[in-house]
Amino acid sequence: MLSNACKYAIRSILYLAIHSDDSKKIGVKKIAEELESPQPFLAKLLQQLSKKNLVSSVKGPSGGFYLSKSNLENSVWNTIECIDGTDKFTKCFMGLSSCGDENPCPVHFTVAPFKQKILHDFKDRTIRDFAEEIKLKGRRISLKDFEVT
Amino acid sequence: MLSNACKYAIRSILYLAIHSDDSKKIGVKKIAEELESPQPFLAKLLQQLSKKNLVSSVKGPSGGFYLSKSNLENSVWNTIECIDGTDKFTKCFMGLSSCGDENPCPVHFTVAPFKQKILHDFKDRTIRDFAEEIKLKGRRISLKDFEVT
DNA sequence: ACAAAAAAAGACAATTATATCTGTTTATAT
DNA sequence: ATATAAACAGATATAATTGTCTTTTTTTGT
Ligand code: FES
Ligand code: FES
Repeated sequence: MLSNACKYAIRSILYLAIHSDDSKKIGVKKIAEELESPQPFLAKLLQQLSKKNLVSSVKGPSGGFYLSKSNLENSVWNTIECIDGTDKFTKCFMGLSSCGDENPCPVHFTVAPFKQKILHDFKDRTIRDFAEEIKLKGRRISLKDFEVT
Repeated sequence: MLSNACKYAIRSILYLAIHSDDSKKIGVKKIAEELESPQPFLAKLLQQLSKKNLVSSVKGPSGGFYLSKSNLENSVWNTIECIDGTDKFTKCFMGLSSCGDENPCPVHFTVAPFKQKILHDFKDRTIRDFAEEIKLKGRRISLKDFEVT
């Protein structure tokens, strides 16, 4: 559903939400290893995210990426907007121009409620919320199922 | 969500379900015009569908594509399998290897119910079912909102 | 001040998805 | 029988996505 790029981005942010803060920055190399994602590609993505203030970074030795307090208040929707754009979720599933209850396509009513639900969750829950749940209930964000300390 | 290819394919099949039968075949040109989709690309797709017996065709003058009785008993799931493959629907939304309630990713529980519902609709409802609904309730399958006679 | 470490920036390469073009085969209508 | 209309098949073209490589800039620790 999402592009690889977007999946990497979201997982990185959640990873940072759990493992970093302004006194503990993490480099691309480490992040890429933990998430088992291509390092230079991830670097690009983090730079895009950084431009939109979805992640924070400092250069130089002992620098790296982290999430500031304000970064934690963003939604995953913001990330999707930043990397993929949100057409997939707002436009018609069958590729017709508009999507609405008035002029529905054949699959509209099987897909629409769902879209609503996803949109809601992705827009209303903050990264902080997701991080809490991950810590509390132990969700996976990497293939290696690393510990959530 | 679906590729363009798959969207064109599904819409073509639904179009044929409504407008064709074994005594009334329709050529690619006509279909492409009605659906406003790229003609040669659609031709390729119809050939793929034809190989898997999802559409029927005859060559030569006054030939074209149509849906046989048995074609009408297929599901849209069959079409998705044929064109895109079904990974998008069965695999993890975040790109992790497996998807299940035991080792869920952070978005699993917002996405999973939806997946179920869609899967169900796409697998259990036949093309004939969809065609009925389109005729009865007037769903759009083209941008031009063509009449459903 | 200086060296090293890390992000940032930009050019490049490979793969896949999308789309087109050309020619061949087959069935139909005359 | 023959011309024609259509599907069928295969090669090619374009664009987007995914991924890599190299260089530059900034920051920190010594
Ligand atoms: S009109 Fe197609 S999904 Fe809403
Ligand atoms: S585990 Fe990710 S969607 Fe199910």
